[in-house]
Amino acid sequence: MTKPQKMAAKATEKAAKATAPVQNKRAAVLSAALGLFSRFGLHGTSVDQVAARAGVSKSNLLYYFANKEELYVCVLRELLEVWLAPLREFSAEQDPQQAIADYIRRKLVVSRDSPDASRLFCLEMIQGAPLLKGELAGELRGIVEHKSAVIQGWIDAGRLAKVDPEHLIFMIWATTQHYADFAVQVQALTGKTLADSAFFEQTVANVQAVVLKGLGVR
Amino acid sequence: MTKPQKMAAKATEKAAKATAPVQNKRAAVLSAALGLFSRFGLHGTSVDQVAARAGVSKSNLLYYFANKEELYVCVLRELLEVWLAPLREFSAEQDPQQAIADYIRRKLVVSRDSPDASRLFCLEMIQGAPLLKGELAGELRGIVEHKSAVIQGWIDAGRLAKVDPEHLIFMIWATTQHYADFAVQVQALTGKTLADSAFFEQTVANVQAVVLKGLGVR
DNA sequence: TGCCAGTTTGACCATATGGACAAACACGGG
DNA sequence: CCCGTGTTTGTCCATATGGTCAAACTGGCA
Repeated sequence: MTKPQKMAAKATEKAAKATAPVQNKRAAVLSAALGLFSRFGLHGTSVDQVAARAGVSKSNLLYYFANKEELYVCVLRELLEVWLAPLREFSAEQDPQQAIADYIRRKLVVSRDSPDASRLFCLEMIQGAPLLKGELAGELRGIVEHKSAVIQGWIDAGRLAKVDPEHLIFMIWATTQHYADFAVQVQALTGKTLADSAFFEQTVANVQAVVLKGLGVR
Repeated sequence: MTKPQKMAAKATEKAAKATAPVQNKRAAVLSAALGLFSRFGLHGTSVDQVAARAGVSKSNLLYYFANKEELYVCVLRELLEVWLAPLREFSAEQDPQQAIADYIRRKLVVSRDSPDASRLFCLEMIQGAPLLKGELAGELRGIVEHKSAVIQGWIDAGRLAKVDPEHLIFMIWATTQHYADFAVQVQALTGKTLADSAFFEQTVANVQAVVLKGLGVR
């Protein structure tokens, strides 16, 4: 039995075991796919394009990923981790103001360093997240509920103004991802990108300032 | 000479002159197209689907719109107006706090009533706005600069905290559109939609509260 | 009634693309 | 050296889809 069948059967355990070169190739394909999918979407990207960008033949690509959708799902899975990481680090032990300030910065770092991931995530949401709905209702929801409880605790303790924790989280997500998802617009209007370190710091400062002041008690 | 040529030649002057039934058909097609494009993108939507949803034959649709991309561009043009309207109303004569509060509400109304427009706009931005770049650098930029100046005036007059006006505008855009573009996520996490009027009001209140407090002068 | 611009339709075509497949290749262990 | 697992490639095909085209139809008007 050749490997394709195995992989097709269990795409999830993709990285289970494999030689280094094979892993590299998979990674190259996934990276190329992320870049293209995030700009043109699943339907706007052809397997040929991904293969060309990854430096492999289409046939070869289809040896590693049973079909285009499986590739897409694999990309989404990786992406979700990147997207979730900053939230996981959101700590209840910190000072509220500091925790939120750090979270904002971390999200903006992701927007700066992984804009493709942010954009593809956004694309998927817009389309109704057919492939991520499960994760949304499950894992993400759990984490959000947990972090919301932490925030609510801070509010009850009088350390933050009274705001709905979930709306606060949405607000932070929205404001930080905006600089990745709407980068073109930001650039058209300001001439700057997060890649510009001065602009990056200015952005961090502004978002932190408004949100923190907006949450400050009195 | 039949009409297709005229229209193909000057898609812009589309609505110039035409009988009522013709206009209705165009509108039906545009509406159907918005619904589909906003969910599946240009490439993820077939002309057949749009035609079916609009209740016309594909051939007939292609009589009104020379090709798929022209249809797409027409949809985008309409959309831009919807998207821009709230900003146009942003008034310098009002009290700063009131002006911003109103603007937030108006944007959230758009997110609630025209989520398709918001989503397609977002889709287009993500893809680099190949067809809107012109408008971005031109008209939108002009309006934003003007409104930014107004906000800066308020700040200089000590009526608002010191924030970069452009970042403030981005923040309002991001937070309000999030409820349209990420509606699936919002629903997965809260179980609510802006269509729920209680949730809508709660959202308006939360966003206004944080932003206004964040901008308040001490 | 008969003409004609404007409208509608169905048949048809060219192309792009996902993906199946079998043949060829690499290479480590026996 | 040779065999077999795992890998790579080129060829081929079915289908979907954007778009063309000529024929048919409609409704107002002379």
